[in-house]
Amino acid sequence: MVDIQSSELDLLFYALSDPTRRQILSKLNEGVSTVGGLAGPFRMSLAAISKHIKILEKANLLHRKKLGRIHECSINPGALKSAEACIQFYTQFWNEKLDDFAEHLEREGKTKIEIKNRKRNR
Amino acid sequence: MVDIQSSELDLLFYALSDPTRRQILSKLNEGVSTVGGLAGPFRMSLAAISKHIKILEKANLLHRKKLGRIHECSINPGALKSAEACIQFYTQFWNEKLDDFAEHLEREGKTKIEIKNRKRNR
DNA sequence: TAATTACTTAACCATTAAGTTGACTAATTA
DNA sequence: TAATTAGTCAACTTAATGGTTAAGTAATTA
Repeated sequence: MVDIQSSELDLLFYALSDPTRRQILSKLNEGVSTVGGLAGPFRMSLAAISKHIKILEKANLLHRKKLGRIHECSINPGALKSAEACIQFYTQFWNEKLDDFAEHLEREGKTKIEIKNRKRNR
Repeated sequence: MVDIQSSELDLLFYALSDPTRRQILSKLNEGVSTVGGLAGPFRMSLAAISKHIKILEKANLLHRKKLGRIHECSINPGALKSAEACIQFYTQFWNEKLDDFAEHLEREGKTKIEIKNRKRNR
């Protein structure tokens, strides 16, 4: 089960709640980049991007490797697994509810229903 | 593909970034509840919980049904799908990278590797 | 009708966030 | 060595967050 209290999740979801930071992650999905490289497309200052990167780093979503004066940033998807698990905890429960409801209807002798657009990998 | 700029995601991830709000969602996973019922286990004021509920509602994670003076709250997992998709956009890309790397090693005639703890449902 | 219950809203406070600019450090290049 | 480059850090402003209490509203109960 997911630890609902985890402050790791606080940092994670908080980091993901900003569009600039999601854009940075998106860019890192295309490959590694430097701080300046990541700052490129944005109109805000380098210092601002530097702060965003630190937040992503703290959330364990980004890894930094110092090569001389250049900081090579890469995405670190490990932390995303926690977020995914947390979200799936809620959606999975909902899927179970739907299954229960379908079973209930069946027991009641009502029309058999088919629920679409939903994973059934229990 | 996921819209990285979406302000819907801002609201969603922001709503999920607070432990109190995640606890409320967790409780709603066990069934519907009133505002007062949700506030019960917390030491903070009802007004504070009321605010949290409004944030969850705005993020489309919670649905409210007014029955007289009672507000019946239920979890609305639809919005979670967006968050899940967004996260899977990143993790999936990472999985592809690993696959590419594995293929690269194979092409190079190196030892065949097996990557564990990872979904391979491409 | 009066009191209570279930909530929301408003006003407030302390803390944090996101951005700025300017000064700083350390690595590289001329 | 001097200048430039890559990035951080500190100080500051403005706005938003998360909590409080007190007052207000509408539904229910006595």
